[in-house]
Amino acid sequence: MYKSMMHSPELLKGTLQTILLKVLKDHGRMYGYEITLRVKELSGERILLTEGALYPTLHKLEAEGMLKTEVITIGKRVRKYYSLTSDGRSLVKARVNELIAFIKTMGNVLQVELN
Amino acid sequence: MYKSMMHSPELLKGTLQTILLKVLKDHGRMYGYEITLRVKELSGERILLTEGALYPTLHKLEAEGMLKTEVITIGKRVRKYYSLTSDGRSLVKARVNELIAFIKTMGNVLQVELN
DNA sequence: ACTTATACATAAGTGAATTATGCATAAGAC
DNA sequence: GTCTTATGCATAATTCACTTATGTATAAGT
Repeated sequence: MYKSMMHSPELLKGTLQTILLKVLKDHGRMYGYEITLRVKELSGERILLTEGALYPTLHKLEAEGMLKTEVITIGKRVRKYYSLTSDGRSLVKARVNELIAFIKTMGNVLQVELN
Repeated sequence: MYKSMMHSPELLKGTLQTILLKVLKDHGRMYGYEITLRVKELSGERILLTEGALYPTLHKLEAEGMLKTEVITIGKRVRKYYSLTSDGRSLVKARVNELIAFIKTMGNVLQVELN
């Protein structure tokens, strides 16, 4: 999932779908490579998505009806744009809330302040 | 790792060592079953550790010199108490800081407030 | 010309977890 | 007094999201 990172790869497990969905919600229609660049930027170079995790996850979300695609040809190059479906928009909210709840629970268990 | 939980099991991946180490730091000498109860309480029943994840992880941390053990017999029952070594105390700090950094990065990527 | 960036895709392997199983004593319910 | 639940440890088999590796191809920079 992560080529290299400041963060332990284990910690990031389970967050990929949430990241993809939320970034697509915030930035609208995007293609895979563009998503990796955006996440890299937003994370301060700390999260570098690998294609091996990215593309299968996008395909899976599409197969589940959470994302829809549109293929664009630029010269001879192909780009596959992804955007949220209405089911996808519901899923983003659920996933983000779930992650926030998880983080709060971790704060309680570890007795740390998170701000 | 988790028998059942409010939180998606995927999210919890990679947090088990951090949880065990921090709970041992905060509460001192504890045995396995006691740790599951404490974590259950601290998490508001949201994190229910399974033995299948708990014991192998404790054994691994002990093998790495992060924990030391003491076996106590109560009647005919055996308890194995774990406590941090000095290496273990260093590790807790590193792990907790790592998790806090990770959470902050997630906050940036997902554009959410965490408090 | 050579290297890096852009852009997609999939197969093989890893490793931390889940699930299942096993053993055994103590306490509580009824 | 037996049956269920709680206490307490341990390990083997399996799962699955990821990493790593590989493949293909065009465009841009040096």
